This record gives sequence, C-alpha cells and structure tokens, in this order.
Amino acid sequence: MKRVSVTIKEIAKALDVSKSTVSRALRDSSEISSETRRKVMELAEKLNYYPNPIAISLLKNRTQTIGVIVPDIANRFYSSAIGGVEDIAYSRGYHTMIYQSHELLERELSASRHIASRRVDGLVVAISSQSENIDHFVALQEQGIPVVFFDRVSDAMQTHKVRVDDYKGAFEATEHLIQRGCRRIAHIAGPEKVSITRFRLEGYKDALRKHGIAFQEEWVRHSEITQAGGTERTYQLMALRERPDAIFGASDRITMGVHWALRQLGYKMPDDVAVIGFCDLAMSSLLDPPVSSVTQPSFEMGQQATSLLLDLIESKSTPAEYETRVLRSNLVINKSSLREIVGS
Amino acid sequence: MKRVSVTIKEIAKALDVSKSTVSRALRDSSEISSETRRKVMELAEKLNYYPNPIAISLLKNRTQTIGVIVPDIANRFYSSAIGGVEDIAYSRGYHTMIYQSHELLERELSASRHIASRRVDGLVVAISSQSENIDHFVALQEQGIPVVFFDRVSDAMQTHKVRVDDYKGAFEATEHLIQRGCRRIAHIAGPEKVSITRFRLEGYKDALRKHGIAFQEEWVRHSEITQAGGTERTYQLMALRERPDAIFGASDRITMGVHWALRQLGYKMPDDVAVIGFCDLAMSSLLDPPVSSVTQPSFEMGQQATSLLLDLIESKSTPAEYETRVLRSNLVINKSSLREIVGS
DNA sequence: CTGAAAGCGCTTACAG
DNA sequence: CTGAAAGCGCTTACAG
Repeated sequence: MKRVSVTIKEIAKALDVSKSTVSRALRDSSEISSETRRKVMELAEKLNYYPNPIAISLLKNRTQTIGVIVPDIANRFYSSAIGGVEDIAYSRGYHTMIYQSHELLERELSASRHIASRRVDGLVVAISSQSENIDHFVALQEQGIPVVFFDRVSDAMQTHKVRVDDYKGAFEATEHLIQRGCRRIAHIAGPEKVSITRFRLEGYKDALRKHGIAFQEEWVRHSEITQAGGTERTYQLMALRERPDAIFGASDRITMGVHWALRQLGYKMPDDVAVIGFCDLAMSSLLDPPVSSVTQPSFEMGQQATSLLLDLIESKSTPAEYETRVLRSNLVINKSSLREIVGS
Repeated sequence: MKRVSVTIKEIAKALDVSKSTVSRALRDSSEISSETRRKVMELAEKLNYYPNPIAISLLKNRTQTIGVIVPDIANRFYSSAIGGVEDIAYSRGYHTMIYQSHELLERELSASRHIASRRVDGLVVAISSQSENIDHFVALQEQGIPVVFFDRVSDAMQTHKVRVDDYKGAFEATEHLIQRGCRRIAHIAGPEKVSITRFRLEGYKDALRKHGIAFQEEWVRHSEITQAGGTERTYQLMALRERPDAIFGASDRITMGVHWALRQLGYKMPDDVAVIGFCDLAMSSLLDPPVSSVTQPSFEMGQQATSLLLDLIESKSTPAEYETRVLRSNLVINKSSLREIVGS
C-alpha cells in the first residue's frame, strides 16, 4: 500500500515561500513575521500536516524513544514496572518500545541490535537469567546509548541501577517464619546467576544464623521463575526424610507452584507448612489460604529507572559517578504463614 | 551524550571509492567486482558498520516495524496474543512496538498519533472499551497504514478481523450450567459498548431460551474487566431476593472477583453457586475450587491477525475484500461448575 | 524577515 | 564495473 503525507515542500509551494520559511514558521521561530506565520499555521492545520519525525531523527540523531527489555511482560512485576516506565517517559515527552527477552540471551541480543540500529535514545533493562555475559549492553553504552538496570542488575557494568532491598526482604520473611515457630525452613530460590537470587539467599541464610538455626544445603533449591518450577521443587522438598515446616519462595510464580503442590499433596497451610512468597501478589488474596509475601514497589522501580535514564540521555556528559538506588520492600502477612505460636 | 556510528562515507573515504560503490557492495548488488566487494565487506565488518535504518526509512517510507495496541499488557489474554504477534512478525523480519491503551480513548489516540508519525508499517489492535468512535483507525488506514482488529472488533471499519466465536462459547458455557441443573443463571458481562460483550450476551440468552428458561434483566450486570468489578457485581447478585445458583463471568479477571466474593460470603462452589469464566485461565487451577472456563486461542489470534496484517502491508493494492476469521473457543470443565446432577 | 544552500545517511537511475 | 548527482523531509548557519 502507498503512504501519503503532506510535506513542508507542498506547503511552501502552495504559499509561494521557501521551505526554510515554512520550517521557521512552524517551529515558531522568533525571526518570522506574524503574518507569514499565521498563513503557514493555517494551511498546515488545514492539510493536517505533521512533521516527519524520521527526517528529524536523521538530522538530530535522536528519536525521543526509549526501549525497555524485560524477561516477560505477562509477569505482573514487570508489567507494573513498565507502567512506571511509561508514566515517566510519557510525561517527559518520550515514547516507549517494549521488548521481551523470554529469559533468552538470543532475544536480548536481537532486541539490543534493534535498539542500536533504530537509534533508540536509551534503554531500561531487567537482565535475562540466561545472560551471564552482558557485553551487548556495554557496547550500547559505549555507542552512546545509555543503559539503566532495574530489578536484575549486574556488577559487570558501570551505570545507574535501581533494585529492591532483596537481602532485607528475604531476611525479614525468614525471620517472620522463625518467629511463628518454624525451624525447618526451605527456600526455593530463583536462577543461580541472577543478582537478586544471591541477595535473597544471603538474607535467608543470615536470618537463620541470627536465630541459631543451622543452614542445610538440601533445603535450598534453585528454580526457574515459573509455577511449574515451584511445584516440582515443592515435591522434592516434601519428599525429603526431614521435611520442611515452611517454604519461602523467591517469586510469586514460584510461590503459586508451591501453593498448588501443597494443596495437591494435602498439606495444610500454615499448620503443616507455612508459606511466604516474594513479589507483588495482587492475586495472593485469591488463593486459599491467601499467601504472605514480600511486596516490591515495581511501578516505582520503573519510574526511578526511567527518570535516571532520561537524565543520562539529556545530559551532555557522562556523570561523575553512577548511582544505585535500593528501594524498600514490604512484608505483607497473610494466613499462609500465620501459625499459632506454640510454646516459648 | 554523543552518539558515534560508522557511516558509508567513512568506509568510502578509507577505501578511496565512492559512496555508491560502497552501498552497492554492501547490498551485494550484481554489478560490482568481487574484489571491491570483499574489501568493503571486510572493512565494514571490522568497523562494526550497520546501515542506519532511519536513513533507509526516510528513503523507502517503510520502517519494518508494526504496532500493537491492547488495553492492558498485564492481562494474560493480551500478553499471550502479543506473543503470537511477535512470533509472526519476528519470523517475517518485522519488529513490534507494543502500546497499552489502559482502556482509555485518549491513550489510544496518542498511540495512533505516534504510529502515524513514526511511519510504523501497520497496526494490530484490540479496541479500548472506551472507544466508541474509531475514526483514528480509519484515518490511519486512509493514510496507507493498514489496521487489523483482533478480539475487540468493530463494524465501523472495513478491514481484516480475527475474533473468537464468543457467541458459541457463551452458549456452550450457559448450556453446560443448565445441564448441571442450574436454573437461575446470572451473567456478569463486560463493558456494554464492546463487540465481544454483545456476542457473549446473545449466546447466554439463546442458551436460556433453547432450554425454556426465562431471561431476567436483573441477572445480567455489566462490569469493567477487573477483579473488583466481578466482586462488586457478585455482591449485588447475591443480595437479590431470588439469588442466582450459577454465575457466568465474561472474563477471567471478572471471574476471579466472583470467586473471591463467593468465598468471602461463605457460599460453596459449585453446590451453592456454580461458576464458569471466559478466558484462558492458566491460573484457574490455582484457585480452590478450580474454575471452569471457556478458553480462547489467544496466541493464535495474535499470529493470525499479524499474518493478515503483513499480507496487507506487502501487497501493493487494497484487497478485493476483507476477511473476518472466527476461531473456536474451548470449554474446560473444572470443579467450580461440576454439580451433582439431581433429578432430571 | 526571507531565501539559497548544505547536510543528516542512504539508495538508485543515469552516464560513462 | 564505478562515480556524480539527485533526492527522501527536515533544520539551520549564512547571506542579504
């Protein structure tokens, strides 16, 4: 199909002035007669003229568009973060292009290539769990396209980062379970290479240590961020000779799997097994029993990452130093972890 | 920050040939000596040269990018459909830009404007519930940017459409409830103006009629596609003097609200109230009891809409006639509607 | 206040 | 096989 649009040239010809004059009139330059401006504006309006942003991009080498890469847009944590990105981008006059990596390095590479070649002005990313190597993001940065990380960050690159206090969130969740009388607390962690997995695991371990509970390797299982992963690990855990009396899941998907598996197996929550998750469980209240969870300010993370990014884009120079913002998580207690406290 | 990239000009200068020659060598034109081609390719490789797609877009008036507008990417139905869009687009060499309307006409207008001005090659849309007027899509089409509708379609515009057999899905769901002995079947429908709402409502009514059950206005409630909407309508329905013995929800979000409200109110599913939803409830099995539902091939809808769109984009002329594809929905029975059948 | 000219990065008839 | 030139739609010093 053929595309039709009005150009500056046609307006110039119709009004018998030069393209330069039309351009100036449209951009409201000061050095133009109000009479000319009026005529140009009127005709532009009438012809429904819009400047071709592609031409402007070619000229300015700027597109007023930023990219976002997340593992999976269907994940509420990420879709909410994208909401935050759009919020800030929109209000500062930028558009947003959304990419999903599906946790695949290959897709992340393809998105990076698209971003580089389409001259997107900057990028907000939560790194795919499969991406141990992040040279593609370093390359973007060197090419002058700033990159800001959120949620899943990496030490392998100097830039702004926004994350949640995973360590503390995990520590508090674990301590809460201990306070409710649990002693055999299992942790279904995320993929091993991911930054947040390590932070959460540390928080879990340190809470055990603080309360004099021995850490047991077999009670920690790594899993993909899927319901199936949570289910399978729960089966493994409950099959152990010494079975856990609590399970702390590293994400909402995983925790949904835990919940499902425990129900299948006929365990009561919280009495047989107390359960707590990690993420913003909007749907947590739908489950029976409703699930306790460490909630994260996902929308705000998107906002902050974007605002840091736009600052980078709009500043002429590389900042003296990069910033890592650590936001607070929040412990929301529900029935799934609310055991009767027995004894001491 | 400043952007650096290699251009054709620099390659030409380094090799002491013309830009034309470099361009031809890169595009592997036939009229070029293999020696020159080799030299150019080598240097391009070494300098990490990529053609500037913005320049090419300006030239060809094509961007190899399509847009998708959905009400809400966090909704599984839409995120899955987007997966289908990406699948086809990717395999045919196109990129995808995702927009959310958040069910707001204003956001839909802003996305349409961006699409028009960025010269996106085409658009796949599920119309926002707030958009009674779709002139903005007609305008895109007239401007030469083809638009294909899926899920939420409109009669106000001639184009390809892909939808599910909502009428039949609703008919079967309602009939199933009747067969399980329900007689006072309520329907929480979607927003009034939306096409699928009407089709589903018709299916519901016709199933009642077929089985000689009188239709009652007060048992149909319109709601937004939210959990809160489903909850509130359920309260209203259960407060009626003659309360329903079954509720058929028009979407998964709504049905989640129904489920929650019934649990809060202490009704047993399916014995007090049988429940059935409409959408691909991946999470349906997580609820207790698991929810029956009319499932839709969302991924496939995205694929088909995109493949129709790309055909439009790549054909030179307007097609003789537009096509409306109606896909099959599927009834998945779970405990929430599985009542004991009493008597005949 | 207005216009002619150059240029953003590329492609492609048109000559040779 | 190669180069010079025009052009995609726009902006902006540079002259006047």
